[in-house]
Amino acid sequence: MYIAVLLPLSVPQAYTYSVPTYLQKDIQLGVQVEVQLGKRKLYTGLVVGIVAQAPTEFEVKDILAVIDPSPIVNEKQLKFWQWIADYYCCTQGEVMNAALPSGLKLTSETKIVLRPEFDDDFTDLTEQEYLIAEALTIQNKLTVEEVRKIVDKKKVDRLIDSLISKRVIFVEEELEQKYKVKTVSCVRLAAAYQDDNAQLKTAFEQIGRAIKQTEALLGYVQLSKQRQHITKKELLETSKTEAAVITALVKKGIFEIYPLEISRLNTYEEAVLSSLPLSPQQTEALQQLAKSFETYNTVLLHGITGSGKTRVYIELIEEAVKRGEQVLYLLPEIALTAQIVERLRKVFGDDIAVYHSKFNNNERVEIWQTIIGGKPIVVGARSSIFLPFQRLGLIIVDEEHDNSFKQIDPAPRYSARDMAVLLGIMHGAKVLLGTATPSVETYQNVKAGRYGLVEMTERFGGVQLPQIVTVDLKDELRKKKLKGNFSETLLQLLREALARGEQAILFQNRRGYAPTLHCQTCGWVSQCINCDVSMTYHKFSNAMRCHYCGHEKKVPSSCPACGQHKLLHKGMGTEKIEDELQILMPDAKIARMDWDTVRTKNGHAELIHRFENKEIDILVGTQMVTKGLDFDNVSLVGVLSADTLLHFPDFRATERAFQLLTQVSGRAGRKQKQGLVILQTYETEHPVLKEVINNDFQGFLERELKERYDFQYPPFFRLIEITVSSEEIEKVKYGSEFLAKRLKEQLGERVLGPTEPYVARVRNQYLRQILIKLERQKNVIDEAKALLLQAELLLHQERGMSTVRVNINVDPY
DNA sequence: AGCACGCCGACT
DNA sequence: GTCGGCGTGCTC
Repeated sequence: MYIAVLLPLSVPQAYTYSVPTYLQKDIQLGVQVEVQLGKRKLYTGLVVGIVAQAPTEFEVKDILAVIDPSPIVNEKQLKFWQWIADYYCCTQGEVMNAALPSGLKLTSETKIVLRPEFDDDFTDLTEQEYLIAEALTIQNKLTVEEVRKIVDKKKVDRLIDSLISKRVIFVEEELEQKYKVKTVSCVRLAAAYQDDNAQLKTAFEQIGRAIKQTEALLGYVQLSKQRQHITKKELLETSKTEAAVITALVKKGIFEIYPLEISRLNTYEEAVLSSLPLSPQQTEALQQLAKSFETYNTVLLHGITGSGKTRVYIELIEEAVKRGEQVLYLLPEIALTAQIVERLRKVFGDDIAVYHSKFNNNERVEIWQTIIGGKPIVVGARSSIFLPFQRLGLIIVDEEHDNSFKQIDPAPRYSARDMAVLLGIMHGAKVLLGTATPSVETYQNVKAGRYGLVEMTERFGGVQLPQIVTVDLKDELRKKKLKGNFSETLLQLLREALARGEQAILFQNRRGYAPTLHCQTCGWVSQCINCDVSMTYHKFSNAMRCHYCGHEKKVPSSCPACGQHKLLHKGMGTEKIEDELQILMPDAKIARMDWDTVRTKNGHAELIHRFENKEIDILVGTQMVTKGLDFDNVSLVGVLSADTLLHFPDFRATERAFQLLTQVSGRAGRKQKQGLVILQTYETEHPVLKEVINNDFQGFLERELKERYDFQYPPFFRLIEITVSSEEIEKVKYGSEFLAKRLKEQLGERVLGPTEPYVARVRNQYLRQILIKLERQKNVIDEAKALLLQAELLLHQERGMSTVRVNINVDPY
């Protein structure tokens, strides 16, 4: 029997292994097996096919073991992975890597061990060999990494080989069990006392006058009436004794301690609430959705901010669960949307599993298993599309427009929103894309008749949309009314809002204090040593930090170039806004929400709680404040500079600006009262600002679509972006030109570049980009992809080019 | 992705 | 001559 085994590597295909007879009964698609690859390395891979006959071109190895005879991946998933690999030009192994929680992808680690018969005779060892042998007498196993550290060398294979041949050490290869079952210590009566009360009585007699022990036993008897398993902790609490007492009882042979396997997943203990009644608009939307789903597999729910889309989702989820279907609810960056998860938990309690990158390996493995077990609802970030669903009936993609659904690095560079649509088709599940600001490509799919459309145009409870006003910074500057980055208008309104006991949100799309530090005398600018960008000044940590590679250095006190002390901060980030505002409004309670303040596990949730409890008056933040926040008491939203959003060097800049500004505006005035939004700008006449102010989505869309059409951009054309990178600039130049030339031979004008990207060097790698614009025809696209992969192959065969990296990004949204 | 092999320059 | 670094190609 021969099987195709998929390994979590970026090799182009699955490998063929043979199955010894005694393991054959356990083999089926999706089963995890242990195999050897190369000389010694062990991996766990997945059975993805049964091979009809023995291959002849290469030797075949036996699989070593079947990890678990029940599959951890189903056939639909394997098809899904294959499709993603083809579409995004990556290997199935790379998809597998993204799909499986790392606790399910095991690789072995080589360990070196001292031979037991080695008799401490160090005489014919070299100095380095001696160091290793000595280390092994102290620690009995060493990893290769540890060996490297001890001798401080990059390559230690020859050293290890030599030690093996001198019969000092041998190597050991073992699969590391990454996933560990969590257990708690439980207490029960030893076998001799378990059966009846008479036995229990002898137990008490045996204890005699030891009061503490009697109490412990009594506590046990009491607890055992309530539950099957009694943890040591519970027993200590109820009987108010110490661990030593229990240990004594174990020694007497009355108690025994045993481990009980438990789940790491939190159970929801609060009462499950029934949901609020539906508004007429929500009822109407549900009816329309049901109707639309009769015709379309995918439907866009375009509901303005505050229209109550979540309540509609809840209704749909309930219906699907009642039908016995599984539901996937996708959210962008789930860690930032704790509010929604909390709300869903209140309705569905433990029927929900939450899945995202903040969970550790063990937790993710357990969630994976609960989905196989049929858990009805999953709320998760983009990687949850890979969970082992059996009978998916509904997929909701909330905040459909959000670009964090697209994974950029590493491969697979997939869009979870687009793949959710595909997943829906594969399962025969309905897909709902919900948002207040639909992406241009999704709306075009509606217009082209591929998706259905349902709209919600009123806010829940009759609340009005906020009034949006621009403040002309040019004008304020001329009249000298500008205080730092604050216009007098905005300051005045902030004061008034706070005086009324209301809260405000300020949006500035840049973190840190100032994006550059430069010398007034010689023009020197703080540059990152690894990247072609200026380093951002962070006042809070008093350091310069590169936002591309994370490199940090101290803030120079004088100019490193000319020695003068006239260093100036240029530009503004959230820290500076917070700082300036605190000076302008000393009594206000101000907090900041950006990556630097929500880094810790619960940082975000804590900040939200403080804001909810009105411990904060003004929240200053980056894009984060535009996402899923829902506060009743916010009456004012301020955008410090709308201009930076509008002038991004990207064809999606205006779309993103429209979405961000509309979303952040939506945070204002959600109950009783109309909110107010202030947009500070130097360009009051910019069409996008007008469209945001007038809530004119259709106007924005028409203008944007025309531009996209004229300049051959999505959704009318498909893009493939190729990034060539290397530490050596000559190789990058040669490589990118080689690829572009080959592509142009076949695709002509559709190939643009190579060009230097906006940041031309990141993490010491020089970058060049090639862009391919393709008509939306399957054969054209497939041909281009095949050509591209061919060209990449040819490039890597060229002398010196094998180390040049080529990243392919299909649909680089 | 890891690992071995072999080429090549540097140093004994 | 030998050691160590690095590019190249293979892994069922």
